[in-house]
Amino acid sequence: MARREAVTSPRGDTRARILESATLLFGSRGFDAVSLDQIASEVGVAKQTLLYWFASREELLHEVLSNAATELVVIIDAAIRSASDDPLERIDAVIRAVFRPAVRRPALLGLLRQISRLPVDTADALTVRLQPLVDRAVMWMEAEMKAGRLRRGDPKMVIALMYATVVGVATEPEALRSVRWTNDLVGLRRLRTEMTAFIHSALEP
Amino acid sequence: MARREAVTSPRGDTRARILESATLLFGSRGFDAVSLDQIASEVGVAKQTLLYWFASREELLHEVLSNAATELVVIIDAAIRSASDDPLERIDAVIRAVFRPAVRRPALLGLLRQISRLPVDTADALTVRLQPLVDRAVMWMEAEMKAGRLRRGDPKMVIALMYATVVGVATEPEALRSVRWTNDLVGLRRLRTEMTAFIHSALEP
DNA sequence: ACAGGTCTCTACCAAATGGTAGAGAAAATC
DNA sequence: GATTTTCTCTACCATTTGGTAGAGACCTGT
Repeated sequence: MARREAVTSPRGDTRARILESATLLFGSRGFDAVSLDQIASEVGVAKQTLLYWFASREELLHEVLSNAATELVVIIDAAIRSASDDPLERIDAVIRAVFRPAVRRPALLGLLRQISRLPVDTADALTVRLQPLVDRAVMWMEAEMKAGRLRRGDPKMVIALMYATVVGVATEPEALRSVRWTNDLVGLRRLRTEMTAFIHSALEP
Repeated sequence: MARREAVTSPRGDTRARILESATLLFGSRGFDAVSLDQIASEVGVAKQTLLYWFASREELLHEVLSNAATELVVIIDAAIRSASDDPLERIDAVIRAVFRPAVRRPALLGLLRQISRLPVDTADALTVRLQPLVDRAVMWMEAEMKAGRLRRGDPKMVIALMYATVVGVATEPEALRSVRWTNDLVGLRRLRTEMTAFIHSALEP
């Protein structure tokens, strides 16, 4: 019963739907907290359908991470290219670009924050893809520091600190509740404004 | 066999040992990733011994969080009291106080970063205990801003941003590896130095 | 010596987990 | 129209999970 009822999809996108749901669940609840059954029921499909599209849970995870990496790289790349040459403005652009999807799909950055808890080879799916971006950012920041357009310091550490600030604040709405923050339009704007000011101030020469 | 062999403990500290192991495992690998069996084997005791000391897995978790909250409050309170009146110095003291155990026992802050994924009532074990600390910090920062000793801004958001920066950087050694950071004495000193400079710069009037 | 509490164990259990085997419907190919 | 390929399903399975039942060792006070 209820077989093939109202297949919302015109077929062919099952794999994509599985990936999307898995990304959301893995990113928000954590890898170990999400079972194949949960993903399957969320997609509205049998567990075995997942295992048809992905050989194992681990492969599904791998694919999710790989997809997330691509998405992030695209977002950040576009932001860098579209920004002006002024270093602070460029940083602003990247932060805003990362922040926008982060708030609408917190799971995306949520995935990032779990690499420490993954088997090394699986985590590589993410790190290897993001590494070039990090390297470029470090070199760029080093040059800007030398030119006196940014506060001098260890560019690597500064990049890491900015990462921690943005990702931390974007993925921990619970912690923000402690300071009476609310996840609405007003709250978001205020958070973005303050975050930008904070990092500006931290980086100004 | 192997019964009662070399009980390292003089008896009576079983509960404490369970709590310590559970804190470490929950904080580093995540709640859902750690089973009672794993904790038991780590402590060197049968699973049922855990269930003698703690009625259920959930109660164990609750106790772990409650203990962690106490520890954090003590650490931070002491740091605040022992620091001078200069706001930047006081902030430095707190950061350093939080950072020291965070590096030696990353699990402690690791627990904090999981509240979003907990049933609300369980998470409260932590948030309720830390809330007064947060409130005091916000009020204090507001006063210092008004007095012009710190850069003006929304004190609540600034507190949240500092939290995200410190906790993020302290709990994500994996992410730091992307910038060739190494978890040794030299690396730690460099990280602390840069973190302090970053936050100083972000908060200076 | 013994009775009662404290503490840890072995032996189970029902439910949930990731995964296998293979049947059957639908569309594409011949 | 027949056959093959693509896709999703039902029916299982072994393992692991949190938890129960209850026995037995140890200490304590009398």
